[in-house]
Amino acid sequence: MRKTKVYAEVAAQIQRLIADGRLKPGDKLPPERELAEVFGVSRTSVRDAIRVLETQGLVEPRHGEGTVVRQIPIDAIVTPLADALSATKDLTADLFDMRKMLEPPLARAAALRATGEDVRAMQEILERQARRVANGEIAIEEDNAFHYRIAAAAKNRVVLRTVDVIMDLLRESRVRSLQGPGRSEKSLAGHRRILDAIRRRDADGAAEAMRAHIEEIEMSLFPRVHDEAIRPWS
Amino acid sequence: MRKTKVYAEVAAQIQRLIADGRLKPGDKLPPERELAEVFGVSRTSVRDAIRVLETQGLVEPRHGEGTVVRQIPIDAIVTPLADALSATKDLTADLFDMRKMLEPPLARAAALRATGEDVRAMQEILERQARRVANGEIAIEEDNAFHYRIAAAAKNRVVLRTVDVIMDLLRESRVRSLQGPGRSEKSLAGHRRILDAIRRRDADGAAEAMRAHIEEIEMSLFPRVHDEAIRPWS
DNA sequence: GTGGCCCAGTGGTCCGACCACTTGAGCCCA
DNA sequence: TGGGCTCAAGTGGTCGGACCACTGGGCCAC
Repeated sequence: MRKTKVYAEVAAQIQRLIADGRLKPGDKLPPERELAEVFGVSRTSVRDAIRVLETQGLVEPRHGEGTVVRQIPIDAIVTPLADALSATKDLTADLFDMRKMLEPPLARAAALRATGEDVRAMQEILERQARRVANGEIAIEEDNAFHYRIAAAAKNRVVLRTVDVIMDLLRESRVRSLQGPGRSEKSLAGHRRILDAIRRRDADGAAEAMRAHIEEIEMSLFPRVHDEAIRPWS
Repeated sequence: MRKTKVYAEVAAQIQRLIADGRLKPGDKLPPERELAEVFGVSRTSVRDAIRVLETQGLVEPRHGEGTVVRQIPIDAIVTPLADALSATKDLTADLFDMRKMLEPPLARAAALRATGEDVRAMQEILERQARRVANGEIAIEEDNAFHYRIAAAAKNRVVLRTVDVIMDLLRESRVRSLQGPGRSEKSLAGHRRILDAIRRRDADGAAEAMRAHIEEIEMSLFPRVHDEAIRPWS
């Protein structure tokens, strides 16, 4: 039975103060030296605790000012997630499947919730993609931006961030899926079908177009998948 | 333009060693005192760097042994995500929607992939749930265990962990959904329909039973939702 | 051959010192 | 009186040393 480390306990207590709403975004923590007194530990342990909270994205130490409670912790947490998962090379299939679970319903939600500005932005992304594809480029940034914009149009913050992380983690496979004759053109065509459905507010059509688009990617990446018929998201 | 902190640079370099495969899961980092020499910094800065990496889940310091590169980073990373999300109080609806995106396809996958042992385990959970419901309890643990077992039967590690986090974050609302006359009985009935479909290997039936089950929960939590007709996951 | 003790090496914690940065107050000059 | 500059106080960042708690291996005694 392992004893809880001092710094872990201090970090947990500060985290509770944040979770309880007693420390709000923008609030300044007491100085390290004062926290050391309050908790009855050394400044080293307080620093360790702050490093934990900083890495979690809950606080931001500012040199000369103090340590501030962070405004929006989701972004800062998901970055370490991406870093850690990129150190693990064998999760591509799992991540791809998760993408298949999330993106069709996201397209459906986007069809229902997208603003005019969302639709215009998507259109501009596809025009940019078309120009670059015509120049023989794979236009991965536009591919990324289009999927991200759909997720944003669905107006679900947690899923948006999750999809963002997954897309980044799958970057290598996504680049691969766009390489080869006609693949970028197919991607652009798939994107256009999705945008058309969203523009028409056709939720089912958008979900189906997204599902087909992702399946097309899958066939280029994992050519034997359809033979096996064990992919239940289809 | 802010200078990079020493500990951040040290953490980044160690992280690169892990991402490059030069440090593998199970490998031991050099001792803190040696790392301090190698990097030409103080041991304090090395400790700070290790705290960052530890919080990211990339390494695990073991007192008396050394600091080991972690085997499977998913768990350690998803935990900080849960912590950060629990510090943010207004994401219940988003998380619930994400649950609705993930769980029907998970039930579908479970219908195709569940082993005999999975099915037996689900059956035992439901029997336990039935006994407790008959005693007037809400049986939240069995509710949790059943959903978890379905996610596990789908054989996708990333999604399993993600669902685990989401269910924990939604614990309060899930307790609420089981409180009140007949709600635990309805939950049990819903679970039985899902298990029946899984047992028959009926993927569509399992997904539909799960969707209906979650919708029932939704109606008990957010009674006006169906009036609004803006929930696109249905 | 087994168990216990000791030692070396590790991380964990404490302490003090000093450095780099930020902010606010006070003073001086126009 | 207002603006600019300087200095001091307070903050986080880094360093170094000391000591404590834990782990594992080796050696010795029974």
